[in-house]
Amino acid sequence: MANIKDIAKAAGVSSATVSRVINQNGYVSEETRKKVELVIQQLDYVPNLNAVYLKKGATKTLGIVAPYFSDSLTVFLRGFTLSAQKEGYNVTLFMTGDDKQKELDAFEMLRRKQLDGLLLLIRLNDWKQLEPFTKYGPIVTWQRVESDHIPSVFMNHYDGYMLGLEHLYATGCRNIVNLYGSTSGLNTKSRMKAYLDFCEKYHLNPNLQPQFKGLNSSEDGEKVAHWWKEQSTKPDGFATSSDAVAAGLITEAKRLGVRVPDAFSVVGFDNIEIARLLDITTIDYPIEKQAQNAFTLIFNQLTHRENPLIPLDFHLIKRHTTK
Amino acid sequence: MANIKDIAKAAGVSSATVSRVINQNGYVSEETRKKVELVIQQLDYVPNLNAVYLKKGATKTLGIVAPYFSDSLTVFLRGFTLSAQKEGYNVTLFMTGDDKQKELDAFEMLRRKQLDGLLLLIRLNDWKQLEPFTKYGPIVTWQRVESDHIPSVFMNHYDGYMLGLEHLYATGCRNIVNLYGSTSGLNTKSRMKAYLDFCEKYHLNPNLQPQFKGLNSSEDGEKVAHWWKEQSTKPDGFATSSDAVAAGLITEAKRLGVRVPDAFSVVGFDNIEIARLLDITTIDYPIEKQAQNAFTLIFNQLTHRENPLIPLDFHLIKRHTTK
DNA sequence: TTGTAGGCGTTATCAC
DNA sequence: GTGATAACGCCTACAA
Repeated sequence: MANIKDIAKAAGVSSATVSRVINQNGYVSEETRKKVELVIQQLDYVPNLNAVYLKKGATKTLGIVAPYFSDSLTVFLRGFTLSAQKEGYNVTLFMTGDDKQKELDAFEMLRRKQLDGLLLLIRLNDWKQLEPFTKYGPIVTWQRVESDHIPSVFMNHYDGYMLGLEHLYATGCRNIVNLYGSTSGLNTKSRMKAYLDFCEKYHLNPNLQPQFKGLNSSEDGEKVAHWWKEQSTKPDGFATSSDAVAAGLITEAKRLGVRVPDAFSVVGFDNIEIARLLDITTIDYPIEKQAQNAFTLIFNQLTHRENPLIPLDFHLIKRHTTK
Repeated sequence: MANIKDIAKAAGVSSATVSRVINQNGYVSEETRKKVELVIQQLDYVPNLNAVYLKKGATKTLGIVAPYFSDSLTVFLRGFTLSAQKEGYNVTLFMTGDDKQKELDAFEMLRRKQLDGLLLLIRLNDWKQLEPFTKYGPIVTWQRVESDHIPSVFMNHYDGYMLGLEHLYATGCRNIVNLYGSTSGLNTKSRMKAYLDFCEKYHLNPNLQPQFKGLNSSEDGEKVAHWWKEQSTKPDGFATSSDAVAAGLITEAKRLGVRVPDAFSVVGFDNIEIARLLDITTIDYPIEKQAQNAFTLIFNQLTHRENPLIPLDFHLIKRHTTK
């Protein structure tokens, strides 16, 4: 593989001149430029990026870290990658499984100058472990974080969830069951708070029904359909934390001969493809915009700009799983 | 940021010794090792990977290239990334949209030593454009390729599609419509060949129904439901090229009050989550295993091994959209 | 067991 | 306009 010196030699100039030609800065006479470009063509030369990166101290590469990739994470991933590529950044994926060490490895890459910035979608380690890495480059999170040092594109799920609860109430539900997701983040806490406030507002008893937590997949939703069938005093509405759970609940109910929304109403969350397909009433959650904002936050830090963020709002998508 | 010389100075040794400690090769006395490790701790030192890569001429990073990320591509992405990470490789994502130049950019990264190998999921450029890059590192494709130089984890869709057709026939369908996907690759050609052979075998007229090509999304499937409703002599079976299309067809049919499989049968393809959720009879397509094989092919080339590949087979998953 | 020094391939600061 | 040359930070013969 030819290097810059080979080009210089073959063109009868110094490597400094070749570098100027490549990077199009500094003065080069038209004549020598032509000559150098010709040689570059002939020798099929291309600069070694590792050398460039070493010299420049940056790689134009961002990392994106998550334990797995669900539907909504994929949407985020897509939006972020597209934004990044638009500005000339590549994106490296770190799938951490449930391995905390893998997450730390990704952060190490930032420290080791392999990554210019990092997007953390779902966190595994404590913030105390991760926070020290902020000094090596911009880090942005999706989930909310108790620290002021780390910017986040987090949206308070309290508002979105409340939208769903209000809709259930408005359509006649008085005996609502919540299907919460993972309890490790703050979203479930926000949702529980929303539910309590909701109950207080309408003088409902919040302890009428058991708590369901940690539901994530459509399989989880399917189990709930069976649970519902066994109850003597049946709930008339389900508020969920994801469209996948809602989808599982609805499809399994159908298999059991239970009609939605006649028997009960369901509100999903996220507004992903499956919700549209199954006509699930859900809460639209502008993940794509969050992803763009996430990139903007990193980009601004990296380039000392102040590009504006896109404003974010939840809103209800009324479909056919509520009355 | 401390570098190796700072460590050397602080520990009162040479940078060569520090390097030996870091890489655990060469002889270092227990005493100096301890001393050096202590200093590394104290100065919070970690080697700059760009320098390491420059020196070593490899980055332990693989690229994965695709225009977009659909459900099945995401499955592939996941499998590949997990396999790669298991062997210490990172994976960089190149989302090319429909921009041929972006695809070439990714291949350039291979040439520029930023990538040790490349997985190409869906191709945009002609092979003639891409083939020259094989000399810069291992390249593996998902789609079949007319060239012998490029290994592929391609599976001949003829077999899988035939499985679906045979099943439709066995369950009584005699008037089958094919919902083919993109015509740019070879898969659709294989499927069309399968259909012709199928018709010949059972003495069916292959031109009884119009051709549907280029269907990919659930929206496309939905449109077919409307088409079906308008026909006077209605087909009794649909063979599709993706679960998404099948899902759209089925859900829209339901909205139109058409019962599946009473009115017609549907066979999906891929066996992704949505097929399970909607009880779609489909063809299982071991994408995850293909992804693992893809990594193995690259890994073998990179390390001159001969790790075995996982054998791949299609099989029919009978659910409730066929009789 | 340790140190010296050259080289990996660029970029950028000086001179000229 | 162009050319030396010193970094960037690390690894690794080869010496000692």
